[in-house]
Amino acid sequence: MTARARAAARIVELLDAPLLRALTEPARLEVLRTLLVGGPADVGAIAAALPQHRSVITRHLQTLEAAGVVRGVREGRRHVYAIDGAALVGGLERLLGEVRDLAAACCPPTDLIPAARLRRRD
Amino acid sequence: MTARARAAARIVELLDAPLLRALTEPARLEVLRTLLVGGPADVGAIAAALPQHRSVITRHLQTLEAAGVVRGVREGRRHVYAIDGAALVGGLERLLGEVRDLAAACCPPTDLIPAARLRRRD
DNA sequence: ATGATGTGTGCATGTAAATGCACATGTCAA
DNA sequence: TTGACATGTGCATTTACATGCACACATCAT
Repeated sequence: MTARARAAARIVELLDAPLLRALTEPARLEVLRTLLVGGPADVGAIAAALPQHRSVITRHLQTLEAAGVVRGVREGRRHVYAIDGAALVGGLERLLGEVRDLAAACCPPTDLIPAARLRRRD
Repeated sequence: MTARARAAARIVELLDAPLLRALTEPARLEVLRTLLVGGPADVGAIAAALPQHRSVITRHLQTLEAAGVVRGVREGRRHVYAIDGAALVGGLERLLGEVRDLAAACCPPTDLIPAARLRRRD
């Protein structure tokens, strides 16, 4: 029971990670797509391909970097960002692995509804 | 090149799926946690365990059901929801699998920065 | 029939995040 | 030095979404 609650809390903690939050934003996904298609690029080049302002692209890149999806390097006066493909796939793999184990240990794989045993508020 | 653009668009399309968007919301994760700990329950029971209003819980459960994470069944006048653990893990696995394949085919696994070949806006 | 209970929806409000502008900082070329 | 260029940050605005209330609808009991 307590073990079950701890497993559930751990799952929620995993899903609340900055990785998923960074990926669930249309503009940030467009930034990611731009980097996927064109390869490493600086802030100005990415902003030139997207409707948002340069400062907005800067902040999105910071968010993506904090999530470990991209990696930025100062190159003179430019800031060149590149996708960290291994970190992206690796992060998702680690997330999935733990969620899978915890889900198996937490909720019985048979999640069929008994049609009885309903809980009510006290 | 065009194949690369298509692969990138596919990745973005996958990440923009309602599954991740449904999971990146603290209140919805609490709903999920409540179901994980207590098992199948109706809207009133879930709402009794959380600070939000019943109508809010209703909408969150609709979102989670649309994402395929939970499954709801009318049981008389109650609406009983249960976690679809297989769908949750399976959804994440399919997502990861496609992202991994596409990332391998799209961006060369060597994502090192050439320190040259910078793109500029025209 | 009546009333009580459980749920979902319309609508207005609150809130957190994205957006854009202006300015400051740092870098390269003269 | 000066000026042009690239980036990042403070601040106000916009926007998307969560939240809560009121009401309507359905179901069960009497």
